[in-house]
Amino acid sequence: MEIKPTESELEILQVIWKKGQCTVRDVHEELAKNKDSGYTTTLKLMQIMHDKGLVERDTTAKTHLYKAVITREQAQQTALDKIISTVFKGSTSDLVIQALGHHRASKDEIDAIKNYLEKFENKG
Amino acid sequence: MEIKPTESELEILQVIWKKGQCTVRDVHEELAKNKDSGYTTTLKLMQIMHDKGLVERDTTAKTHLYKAVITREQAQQTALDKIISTVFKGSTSDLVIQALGHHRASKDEIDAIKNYLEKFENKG
DNA sequence: AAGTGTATACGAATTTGTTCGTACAAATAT
DNA sequence: ATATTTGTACGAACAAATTCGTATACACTT
Repeated sequence: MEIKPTESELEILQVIWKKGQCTVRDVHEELAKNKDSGYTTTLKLMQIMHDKGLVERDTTAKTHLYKAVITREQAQQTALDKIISTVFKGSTSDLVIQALGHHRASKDEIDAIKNYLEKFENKG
Repeated sequence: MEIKPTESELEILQVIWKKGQCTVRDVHEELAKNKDSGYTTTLKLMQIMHDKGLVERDTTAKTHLYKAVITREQAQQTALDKIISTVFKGSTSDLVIQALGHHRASKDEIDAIKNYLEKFENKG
């Protein structure tokens, strides 16, 4: 079964991925930098995420500790799969070229990609 | 102003991009291959898309003809922007590498990308 | 002219996602 | 000990997206 995080859930996951284990307050304070919604909103969302199995939590202490169940890589993969099939007609290279064309990558980034391609080709 | 197509709207746009100009029935029949929802559902969605300015239509004949207002490229860009910022920490190269790693590109595709990178580097 | 098929329009139910208020428990400060 | 702060739980309002039923118009057959 596929668990696809919603928009808001992704925002929360980002914080958890970045910080590791988090309290609701940790997450809320981080989110508060960019948007303003109430604390209980964040709490509720994290509870829903727990129901869905997106996060797990340690409830031994009064203040619960949350951590992500899905990895950032899994979420990346899910997101890629979706847009490759919905807007890129299934073509990975179309996506790559479009990405490189519009989101100016730095020299280092380009080198990283080239290295990757070399390795790739040697294997294939 | 940003017009972000929803999930279902993207499915419809795909059909229109592929076929060019479409009637509601054209689109509905194409969608029907993969999912089953009623004809009026597709109709309603396309009417909403028209309200939002995602498609325009020729209503001179009884059966209206729809065509896309936004291009596939624009939709690709919007989709990329979103996932790069939400799951790839803003890193284009992360996205590219992840994409290449999991969605086996063909030799030709890889060559296309390498060519692209060469050109790119000569400019930068 | 009446019946059938195919079209649009559109209100409304349903579902999914987001937001918050309020209740209540536990820890901390006065 | 009492008040304040900090936490969870949870129902419910609200919003957005999806789905469909029904009304109605028009063209085509019989």
